[in-house]
Parts: sequence; structure tokens; C-alpha cells
Amino acid sequence: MPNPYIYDTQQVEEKWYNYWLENDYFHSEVDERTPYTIVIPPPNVTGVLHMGHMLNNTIQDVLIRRARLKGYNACWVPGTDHASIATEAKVVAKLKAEGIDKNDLSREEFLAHAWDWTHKHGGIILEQLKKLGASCDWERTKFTMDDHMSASVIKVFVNLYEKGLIYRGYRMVNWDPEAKTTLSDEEVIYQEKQGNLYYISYKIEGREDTVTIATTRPETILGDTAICINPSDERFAHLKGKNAIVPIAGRVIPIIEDDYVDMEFGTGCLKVTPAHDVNDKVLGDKHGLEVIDIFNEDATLNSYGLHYQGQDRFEVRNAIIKELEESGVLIKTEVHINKIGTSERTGAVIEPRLSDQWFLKMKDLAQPALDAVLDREVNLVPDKFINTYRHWMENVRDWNISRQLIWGQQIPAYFFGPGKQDYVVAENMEIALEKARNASGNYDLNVSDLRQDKDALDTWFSSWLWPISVFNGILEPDNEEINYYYPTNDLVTAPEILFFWVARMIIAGYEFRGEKPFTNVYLTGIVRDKQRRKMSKSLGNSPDPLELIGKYGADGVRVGMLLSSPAGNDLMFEEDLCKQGSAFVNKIWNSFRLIKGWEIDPDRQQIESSQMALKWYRARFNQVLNELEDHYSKYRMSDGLMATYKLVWDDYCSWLLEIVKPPYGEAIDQTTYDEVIEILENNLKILHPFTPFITEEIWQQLKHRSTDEALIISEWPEIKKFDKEIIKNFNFAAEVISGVRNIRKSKNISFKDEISLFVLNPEMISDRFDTVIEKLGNITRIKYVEDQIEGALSFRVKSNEYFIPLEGAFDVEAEIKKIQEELDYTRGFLLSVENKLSNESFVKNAPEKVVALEKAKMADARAKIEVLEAGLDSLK
RNA sequence: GGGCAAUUAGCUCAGCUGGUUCAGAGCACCUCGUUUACACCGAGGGGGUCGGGGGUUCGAACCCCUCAUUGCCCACCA
Repeated sequence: MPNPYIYDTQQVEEKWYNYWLENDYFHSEVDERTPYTIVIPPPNVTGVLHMGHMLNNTIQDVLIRRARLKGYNACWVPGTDHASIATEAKVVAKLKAEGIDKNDLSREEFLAHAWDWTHKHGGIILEQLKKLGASCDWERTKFTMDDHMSASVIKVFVNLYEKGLIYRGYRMVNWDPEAKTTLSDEEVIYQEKQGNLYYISYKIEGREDTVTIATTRPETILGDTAICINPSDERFAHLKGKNAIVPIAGRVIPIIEDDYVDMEFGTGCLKVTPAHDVNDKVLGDKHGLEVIDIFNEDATLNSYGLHYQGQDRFEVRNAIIKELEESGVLIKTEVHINKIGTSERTGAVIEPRLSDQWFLKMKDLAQPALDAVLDREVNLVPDKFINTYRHWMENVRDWNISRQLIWGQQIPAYFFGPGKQDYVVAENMEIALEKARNASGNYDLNVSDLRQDKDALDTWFSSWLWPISVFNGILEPDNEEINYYYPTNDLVTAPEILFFWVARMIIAGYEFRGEKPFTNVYLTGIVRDKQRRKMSKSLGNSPDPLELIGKYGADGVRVGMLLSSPAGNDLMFEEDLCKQGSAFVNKIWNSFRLIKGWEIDPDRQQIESSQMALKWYRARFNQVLNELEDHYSKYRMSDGLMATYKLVWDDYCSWLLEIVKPPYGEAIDQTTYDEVIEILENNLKILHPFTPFITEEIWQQLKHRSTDEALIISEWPEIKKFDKEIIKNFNFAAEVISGVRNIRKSKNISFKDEISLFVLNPEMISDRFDTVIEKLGNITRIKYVEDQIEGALSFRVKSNEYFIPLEGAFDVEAEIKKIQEELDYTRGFLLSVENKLSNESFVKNAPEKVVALEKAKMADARAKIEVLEAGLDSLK
């Protein structure tokens, strides 16, 4: 049987999410209010929710819900990304399982399969976000392959081409042999791996001796076209102008000189393979070397591989080593750690490869985007990322934007002839035809004579337009929506994609709209497990987000995610955090159950303790409201949550409700009841962004609300000035209550037994909370006295002394010991303060405020010592 | 190889121009409690020479130097 005190999340969450949807509260349209806009970092269309998404989207939802309450026209645009390479890989795998080879399909057939897959799996992740409570404007859901989104991408490509910023080049690029496509530099992940450094000797033509080189990639010797030495290296002076013979291949290659060669590394002698190494390509170009590409596109060897033709590069490596060893030219093998580039998507080892690709010139484009961040036009939160950003932007390299993939926007370049330059770039075939006719001078050209470039564009070439294209601002730069919603306010994303996405969006923003795409970028941490490992599917250390929601409720999980996630700090996730979250939600629920059970007596007068407590709470609430403002303005979400958490749990539940709670069987007066309800409503408002479901549930249970009165669209409490003095006085009273409780505990006095409390030196205490002390201390009545009470237990708060006379419980020795300890401590403290104040330099240099404070401390300590000494005297 | 950041209680972190607090929070831990909202509770409590060393200052968790450890980013050394 379920525990009746425990709040049932499942059905409540579904009920309110549907209610919010039905009433269109998430939907935003252009109106006269100030907009507050967030565009979602579009997850992969065929992906599923992981913990990173949970964190990310919880933060976005908190921001958007708060903005909505603050009266902004809140608009959170959701959507998904076609994730070219990832999706294509999945579709290829699926087809393979069905016995279909991608290469046997036409482009159209493959696309049909891909769309099929997208429709089947796409959008699952968005449904999952709904379970989290994400208040996205679902009517605006976009997909990067939607017609107008793709059209935007094409338009931008043509535009940049016409500006001379996009060019086609035969360059060395990163080749993913598994996906059989190129990758941008950012898509290559370098991993440290242990490999070997092989020392191989090459015969020198016409001589008996040999030259030994060191390489990590012996298989590429088949593509060697030179040996390179440092011209100032005297060890190899005799080799100048000679030729060497490539082992196995038997080709004769020149020995060239270049001071690029590090004389310290390896043998100080380098083999040059221009087709398979970036540096070697540079050397090759410089020295006019031949380029021999030994690989097929899947990194098996081609005919240059000789008897290794058709075998995989890594198999060949082992085989070649064996062959070299047998022929005695492998001199030695050393263990060598180096960084291997791997594909971000497929994990395959990247092969540097020469090919014709499309590039975007970045240097000039990057400048305004760099300035924007340095000038704080765009704020990176936390700002430690500014350095990283600057470094990347200052050293930005041209962006390889073509991919040998089908799934994506096909590059709008049309070839009309056999030459490499026989192409035009145009938004569609018709325009292309006209351009091609003009370019070639052949006006008989037909559509059938044009061949569109087979490659697709990098996914990020569509995502970088996201904040603009979701409002159709590329195709219709003057439409009402883009002008209203753009620039957006906040972007919440992972630092991993700072360069992939954030930087490029800023670039696109300035290039295509002359304005930043967003004002603030909140970079979340990476969600890790307790061992600091990144949570991932493959490690199996990531909990299933939906299971968590089922177990702890969406509100509980949201609180759990936010509890320890300052911006930019990795989040060490443990399920216990969600447990804490759901405990908090349950606490809120039970505090509501208490109020719900109250009986109201309209004739009853409000008692003083309730009145005072309410007055204090209102001050305290406003104090926290101010703190919240500060936390939110600095994107300190966990601090904001913690401040709210403590306000609700400690101040509201443990203090306020305990004070105003009527004794068992009695009713509450109307005034107190009304005020508590008002306070509760305000609490619900500030809680709502964190825990939207339970707050709406309580809000709606409190009274009947029309659809215009839902909590989600209510108003954030107005920030009022508050009386600091009353908070201070209350804290004093709370200390007195603690003192009483301590005595009760140490003497084993049940709370049920009323006791008396006497106060000496009451001038410092504000007596206004006496009734509160009486209630929470279960004290008959506080009495003020002029002298020590003999034979009573005592405690002190500041310089006030309190006595609790208790028959039989009094122990002179223990009491003396207690007071003596306090006295020793206070004397020590006084001494340190006095020392400070007698230090002339301190008094001279420290600000007045600080000196005054020290003086006050001194006075307080002296007063307290007097009290303690008097107490001690009376006992002796 | 270059750069950036971090190192504060068992854990996760605050400490926001060097000075209200002889170092804070939440969780965890310990003790007591079947008080009529809640044991996903309440009350109380223990726990840190603020990574090591040096310096600047009247005063340092905070500034400087140095060492150590960890993490991240960037980079073509075979």
C-alpha cells in the first residue's frame, strides 16, 4: 500500500503538462511585451535523452518559466538536428542489417530510407523532454532539414560563395575511413595512444651503406617520395644529393634537405609521404615531390600497396613490419606514445587525405564575433571560457564544410564540364543553368548537362544559422518574428560545442543579421559519475533519465540536477541528489497537507506570536527574493535553488508554520490563515521554475482558478523593501529557543512539560518575539528579573542571561564548569580583539567601519564577561 | 610542447573589490525523539592548521612567487 503522506508524481505531472498544453501557455506570438527568447540546442533527431540533456534543458526551463512569470513574452523554440554523419551512419547500419548496401542505392532511394528512419525515431527525444516538464513552444518545433531551413542553408552558401568566402580546394583534410567522409578539424578528437616507433633502413642508391629513418606508420613507406635530412646535420652530410631506395617497393627517391627536420628526434632523418601526412605535404609542395596516395577511401591499400592491395592499413602495418624484419631492414622498435586523431562520430582513426573539398574562409568572418565576446556584447558564463574562445578565434582556420554524405543539404554547385573549375554555384537548377550557359558560353547547355556536386554540407553549416533560421530570418530577413525575437536572450549549452556551434552562431549572427544571436551563453558542466567519468551509453554508467523521472518525479529530478551544478563546473551526478530533490518536493507537499487540514474560526482573534511570525517571514521572504534576483542575474542556478530550498524548508516550514500552527484540536483565526495562504502562494511562485508540477498542483488545489489564473502564467512576487531589524531580532529569539531546547535535551525534559524562563538584562533583547519563544519553547511565561536566579540552569545569548529553574536537575558543579568554559573562551576572544585595537597600524589603516565593528565586538565581549562573572559569583 | 582553471569538512561546492561570521551550506555521519503535516520528519551534535613552502600587508582561504597534484582546451614533430 502506498504511503499516504507521499506525493504521487506520475499522474499529477501528466495532468498539468496536458493542462498547460491545452491552454497554450507555452506558445508565444509577437505582441507588445518584451520578448525573452531561448533557442534549444537541437538534439540529434534520432537521439534519446541523456543526462546532459536533462541538465541542459532543466536550466533552460527554469530560465524560461521565470521569465514567463516576470511578465516577459517567453519563447523557447524547440527542434532537432539532422546530424548528418551520425544519422547516416545509423541508417547505413540498419540497411546493412537488412542486407542492403548503401552503394547499391540511388541518392533518392537512400534519402527515402533516411527520411523513413527520421520519421520513425525522430522526435522521441522531444517527447522525453515533455516528461521533464520542458515548457517549449511546441508549435514552433523546427528540424534542420525542414524545407525552409534547408533553403536558408543553400541561400547562405550561395551568398558566401558570391562574397568569395567559400572556395573549392584540393587540400589535405581529415578523412574518416569508416564513414567515408571528410571531417572538420573540430570533429577530430586526439587521443593519446601507445604505438611504436619503427627504425627502418633504406639503401642508398649506388652505395653500400644505408640510411635509417624512424616512423610510426611503416605502411606508408609505399607512398614515400623522399627522404629528408636537416641541411646542418653533419652526420648526414655524405647523403646530400643522393637517392635512396624504398624497401619493398624498390622505388628510387631523392634525399632532400630541409631544416624542418628535428635532428634530435628519432634518427634525425625523415621519410616523406606527401599523400598521408600534413607536414609531408608541405615538404612535398616545397620540394616539388611526387604524391603517391596508397589508400582507397576505406583505408585499404590500392594498387600502390603492391601485394598488400586490398588489405586494411592496420593489417598491412603488422605484415609490413614482419616483411621488413625478415629482410633485415627493421633496425629496432621503440615504444612511442602519440596522439592519434579519431573521428568524433565513428571513433575511426582519421587518415590525412588529399581531396577536393569546399572550404569557408574564417579569418575575416571571425573578427566581429571575437570582438563581441571580448567587449562583453555576448557574455560567456562562466567567463573563464573567454580565453579559450579568444584563442580559438584568433587562430581559426578555414572550415571544411563538405561531407561525402547524402543525408544533409546537397552542395549547390553544378558542374557543366569536365574541368575542376567548370562549375557554378546557384540556389537552384534553373539559375545554375543560366549561369552555366554564361560561364561556358555554350547556350545549348541543358539541365541534363549539369551535375550537382554529390557532397552534402557539414551539419554545423545548418546549425550555425539556428537562432536566425528558426524564425525564418534568412529567407525573409525583415519578417516580423525575426525582428521581434532576435537577438535571443540566453543560450544554454555544453562547453564541448563552444567552437562547433556557439562561436559559429555568433559569426553567422553578425554576418547575416549584423547583430549577435544571443546575449548570454550559459555553459553547463559535463555530467559525470562519481568516479568523474563522463556519463555515456557505452560505459553504461548513465542512468536512464526517464527511469529517474519515474522514480523521483520530474520535479525531484530537476531539483537533483540543479543542486550542484554551478555554470561551467562538471556535475558529479549521483542518484542521491534526485532523492534529495524528491524529499524536498515531498516536504512541500506535506506542508500543504498541514494547511489543508486546518479549520478556520472566523471569531477567533489573531494571537501575537502569529502576527509577529508573519511579519518576520514577510521580511525574510523579501530578503531571499533579493538574493534570488542576484543569483539569477549571475546564472547561479544552484545557489538560487538552495536559497529557495532553505527559505521553504527552514523558514517557512520549520519556523513559520510551527509558530502559527494552532494547538491540537483548535481552529486557526481567519487573519493568520489568509496571510499564510498569501505567503504560500508567493512561495509557490518562486518555487515554480524549479518544481513546476507540484507547485501548480498545490496552486490549483488552494482555490478554484480560471485558465487565466494558472500558476505558470501568474506574476513573480514584487520585490519590496524589508526590515532587516526584524530579521535580526527574530534570529536572536531563535537563538534563545535553541538555548531552551539545548537545556531540555541535556536534562531530558520532554517537550510536553511546560517550563519557566527568566531573563536577566533584558534591555538588549527585543521583547517582541517573547510570545514566539514561549510557544516554541513551551514556556509558561517569560519573566524579567533583576538578579540571578539561584539554583537554576542558565544559558546566555549575547549578554542576556536566561534561567530555567528546575527541581532536581540543577548541578552546581556542572553549571560552574559550563560558565567557566564560556568565560575562558570569551576572555580569549576579548584579548584578541583588544590586541587588534591596540595595534596602531590597524586603527590607522583599517576602514572606519571595520574598526567600529571591532570596538562593538569588544564591548559585547566585555558585557558578556560581566554577566558570566556575576553568574559564577552567585554559584560560589 | 603552449595556454587556462582548480585544489576549502567524508562527498559536492559557496566564500562575488583582502577586514560584519576567532572558516560557511547542502548531503552524509552521530545522539535523542512514535509532539496530532511530513521518519522522504523534528531537535541537537561532531567534523577543516582553506594542497605544501615562502612573501606582501596592521590583517590573507582571498594578492604575489614557488613546488605538488588534478582537470580542461589548443598544437603537424615523424
